[in-house]
Amino acid sequence: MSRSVPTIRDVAERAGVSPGTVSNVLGNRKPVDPVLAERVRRAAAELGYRVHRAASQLRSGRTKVVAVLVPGLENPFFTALVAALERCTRAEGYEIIVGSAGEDEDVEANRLSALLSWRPAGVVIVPCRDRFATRSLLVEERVPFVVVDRVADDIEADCVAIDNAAAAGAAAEHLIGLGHREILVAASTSQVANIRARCAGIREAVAGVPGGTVEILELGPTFETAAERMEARMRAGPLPSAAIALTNFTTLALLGSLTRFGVRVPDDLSLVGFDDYAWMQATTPSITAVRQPIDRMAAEAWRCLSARMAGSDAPWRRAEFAAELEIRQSTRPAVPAPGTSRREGKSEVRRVQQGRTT
Amino acid sequence: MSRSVPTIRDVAERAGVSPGTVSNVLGNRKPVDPVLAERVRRAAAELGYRVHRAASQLRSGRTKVVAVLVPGLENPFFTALVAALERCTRAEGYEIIVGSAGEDEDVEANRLSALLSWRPAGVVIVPCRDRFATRSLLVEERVPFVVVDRVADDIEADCVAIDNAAAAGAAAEHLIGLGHREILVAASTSQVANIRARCAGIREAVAGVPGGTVEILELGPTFETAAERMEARMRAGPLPSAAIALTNFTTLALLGSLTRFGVRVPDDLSLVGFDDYAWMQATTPSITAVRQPIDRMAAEAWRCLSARMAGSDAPWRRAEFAAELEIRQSTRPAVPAPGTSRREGKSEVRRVQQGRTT
DNA sequence: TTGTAAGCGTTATCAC
DNA sequence: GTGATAACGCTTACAA
Repeated sequence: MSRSVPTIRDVAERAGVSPGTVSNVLGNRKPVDPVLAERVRRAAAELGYRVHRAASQLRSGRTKVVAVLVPGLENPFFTALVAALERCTRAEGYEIIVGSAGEDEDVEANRLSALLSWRPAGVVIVPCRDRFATRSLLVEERVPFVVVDRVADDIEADCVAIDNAAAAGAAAEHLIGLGHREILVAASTSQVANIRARCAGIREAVAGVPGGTVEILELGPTFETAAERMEARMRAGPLPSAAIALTNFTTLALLGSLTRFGVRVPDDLSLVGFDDYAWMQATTPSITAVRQPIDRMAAEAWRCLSARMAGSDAPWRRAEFAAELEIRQSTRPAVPAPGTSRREGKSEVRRVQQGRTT
Repeated sequence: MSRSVPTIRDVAERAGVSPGTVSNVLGNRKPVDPVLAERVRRAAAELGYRVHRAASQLRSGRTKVVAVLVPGLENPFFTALVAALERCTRAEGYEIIVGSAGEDEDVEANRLSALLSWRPAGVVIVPCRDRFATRSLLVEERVPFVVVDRVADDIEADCVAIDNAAAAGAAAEHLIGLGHREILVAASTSQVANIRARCAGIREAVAGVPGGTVEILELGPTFETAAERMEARMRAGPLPSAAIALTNFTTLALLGSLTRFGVRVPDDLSLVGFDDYAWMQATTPSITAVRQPIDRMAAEAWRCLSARMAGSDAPWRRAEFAAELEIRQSTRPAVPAPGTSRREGKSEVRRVQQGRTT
């Protein structure tokens, strides 16, 4: 029948020492007599003492917390990023607090404000829009931060992303190499720089190809808009022989619409997806996809942030990783060469570009 | 060039009032002269003042934070749950802090301890094992908590889950109705009560069926073990005509192994998956699956927790929801009746059982 | 209605 | 190496 949550004074009393000594032992801040230290630890364990983070933070001004703000926890890319960041930060004794902005800039500002009231040591943000107004909040608060994934070209911040143009370009080159000439691109929106960069990469890859065309379709923010627009497109006329989806969301929307319209993959249309998830390997056909190295991106974001938290005032860094094209069964030659087996495209990994850091 | 983060005293000074008044205005606790209130709000806005949560919590003893601890953020079921909980709590001004236990009981204890050091107002936990040792931590801390998904039969806590036996039973009945007699069950592990209940539900459904058999395969914790064991099984002898996977993870593992071995779904084998995700609708064939009503489960968990946080000492509640069987193309009749179209199983929703609360 | 002051649990400073 | 003591920013009696 212990009364209430034990404080450091309870522990001190039980161990017969002062609160300061308990603090020194438990936070191993100063050397303490081993005998006393042991008594303190025993007392703490017996009482089930646990430091009161709020009090600790208030007094010390320091806190091992980083805030992570993403556009939406419904998107597996972001949850994977959060999970990866959690592993990085935990390894160094940091906690994360997560906010989800619902892909809405106003909500983003609210959430960020709420997260900042924790006075986190740093912030990792994937903004809803790459020119994000919330940046000013971060700057005013003087809190170190890193921008991931949706980074504008000239943003004044440490950034981590993939080389979007190269990643999407490699997908296009893969299709071109298979003999495809006309490519349909399923984009979410061109409001975001990374999507624009992916489009540009595809255009560039197709540019030199005789008869090469790129048709970009903006599918909008929801599955409903996506299905509607995709299916309107399908009713409007015949599809080209190949398509690239630029996000995991558009990959699903595109695949779903094709399925509903009876367009067979890869027989009628070769498909490259974006973001590589487990289901893409398990289905028939398995899906050729561009994979972002999420773990390495998270690690780099954490590295950047750690440096800033340690006081670095180096110029902004921009880390750009290479994505990998995972070639599977959803892409095949446009015009099967005679004698070519239908078992094209067994799994193989191809480096798009070496990772580099500017 | 503001110096540092503004405190309530800075706001008070600027507005020409006392800190207490600022607190009363910003937390609208006590009625304040509208003129002063306006001055305060303006001053706060101009300074970019934001309450210091740690200080506020320390003084008031209250904090609008709930901790959520799940076995792993890599699992989409848990991330969906977290996202749903985030929506519930935010609607009432609560923040969530999330912990991920890596499906390891020791990590779970560590993470929980770390989360508790924030002194959250409540905890939502999906334990790694349903007889979870960490329960005692929660009890000692006297913090209200709710257990979700992995609930043992006799756990002393508020619980939220689906009716596992009925959900899996309905999947089995669906297959039986299609003429299947022998059912392969892809389980993760039988260490957890909800999986055992799902197995029991299937056994019960098959029990009265002449020639009905149930073969349960434990696929283990990782994709590697799952692929290995599943493929060993496939080499050992012919598969039955139908299979049920009991988790989203085993659904993928099963599907992947079938694909690699050239077993066609649904032609060679009818498949029911567990947990319904977007990709299951988009693939060919689309996957018949048991869907857990995650949003409603989250809402119920939050309702329970709110009541406890408000001081309720009612007996433990156990909420059990009905899952839905989403029938799609991955299941088809065992022996196609003559004249039956191959376009069996267009999407349709079937209620397994009305939700009930004990 | 507003101001004043105490104190939440911890850590840091400073004597001892 | 250890103990007293003050202070972090806020909320809340209580006094005015």
